[in-house]
Amino acid sequence: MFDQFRKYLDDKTNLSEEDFQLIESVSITKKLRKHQFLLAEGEVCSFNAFVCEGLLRKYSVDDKGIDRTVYFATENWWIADRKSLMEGTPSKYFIEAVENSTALLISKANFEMICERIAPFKDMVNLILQRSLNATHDRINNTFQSTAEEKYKHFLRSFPNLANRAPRHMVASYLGITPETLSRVRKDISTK
Amino acid sequence: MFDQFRKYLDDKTNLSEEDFQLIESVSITKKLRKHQFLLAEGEVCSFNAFVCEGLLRKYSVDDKGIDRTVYFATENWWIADRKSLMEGTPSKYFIEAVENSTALLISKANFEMICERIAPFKDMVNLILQRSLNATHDRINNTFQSTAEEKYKHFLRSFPNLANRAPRHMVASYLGITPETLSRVRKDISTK
DNA sequence: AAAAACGCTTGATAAATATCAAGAGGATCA
DNA sequence: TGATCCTCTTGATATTTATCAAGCGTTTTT
Repeated sequence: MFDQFRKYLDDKTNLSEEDFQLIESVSITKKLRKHQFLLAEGEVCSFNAFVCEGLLRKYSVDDKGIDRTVYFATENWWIADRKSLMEGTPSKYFIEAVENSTALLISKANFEMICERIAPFKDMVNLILQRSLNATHDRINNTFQSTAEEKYKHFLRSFPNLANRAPRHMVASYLGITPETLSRVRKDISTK
Repeated sequence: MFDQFRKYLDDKTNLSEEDFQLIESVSITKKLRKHQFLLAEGEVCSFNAFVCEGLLRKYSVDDKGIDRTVYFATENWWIADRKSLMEGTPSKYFIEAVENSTALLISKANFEMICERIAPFKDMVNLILQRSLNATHDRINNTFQSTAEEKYKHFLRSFPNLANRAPRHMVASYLGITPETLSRVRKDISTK
């Protein structure tokens, strides 16, 4: 399972054999069955997770009991509740396996230790943060004042492989529209 | 003008006198009149800007010529087009002074140099990045599937001092609603 | 000081989306 | 295998929001 992570790291940065061994020594393999939670609301998030296979999603539940999907993570993506992790506060989010999945978990303390000891790793992490911020701004920019159809098209462009893996109602909640509206949008697009 | 930045840095991190002098030596004071652009669409963003006083906003213009405000920055906030800065690509955004403002500009090369030479500065930058990402996720979480009224209330909570400084149409475009709807929402709220 | 431009509000109407309700097809489970 | 649960779709209606249009102060310009 670590092989995949190693390949990822090899691609993104330049580490020594020693570095890899250190990272492997603190990476915990976690298998998740569909519907299983990696994090539940109210818990303090204590890890960063790297997704090796499968699909996870992060969502909150509002006053009316409605899901709000904030994020999807597939192979080679990171997932965590950074705010809870940074501040040690209870999370407002659930992180749930949408498919049977495998992730590598690195605890907060170990993650910081690695960043401290392996400068290129730290740089990589910060680069990912920047990219993530850019992507999030892009998402806001492309969906805030758009119609349901435009939002969905942008989603398809951004995550072409996700549209068929994630259930519609999750995609709908990611886009901030109802499943019914998404269904109609899909119909409209297909009949053009 | 650098005093304010110095105070900010003193608050956020721990720098030596030498560090301050290095940072000051690469900080360029820029005065902006209301409506003046700090960055225009199509230009490559070449700096990070720290706002000393005034109010700036970052926005794009869509196909139909409609503004999409992505970000406001007041005193002690940073602003730039990170994507353009990182990748050296033409920006899709305008950065404009909403009020007469003063900012400190640090060029890309100098910013990287500072990060390289002053480790605590680099750490501070990365912490800000993380916070920024958290805030952006929070924004998505609180406005994507909300009504106009909920969006505006969340805005008031997040930026209590901005609601009266920024023109309504900019706030509206930040929230992804029309100025008319914002006007009605404000009326509804005030008559309760 | 008058004219023009701008920002905001309000009203009437149109369009988009949500809500409520029902049903069809597949997967899952006993 | 049949029953149940999920997921998705579709229809009818209600609600929200956008659009179009007009008017009123304020600020800016000349």
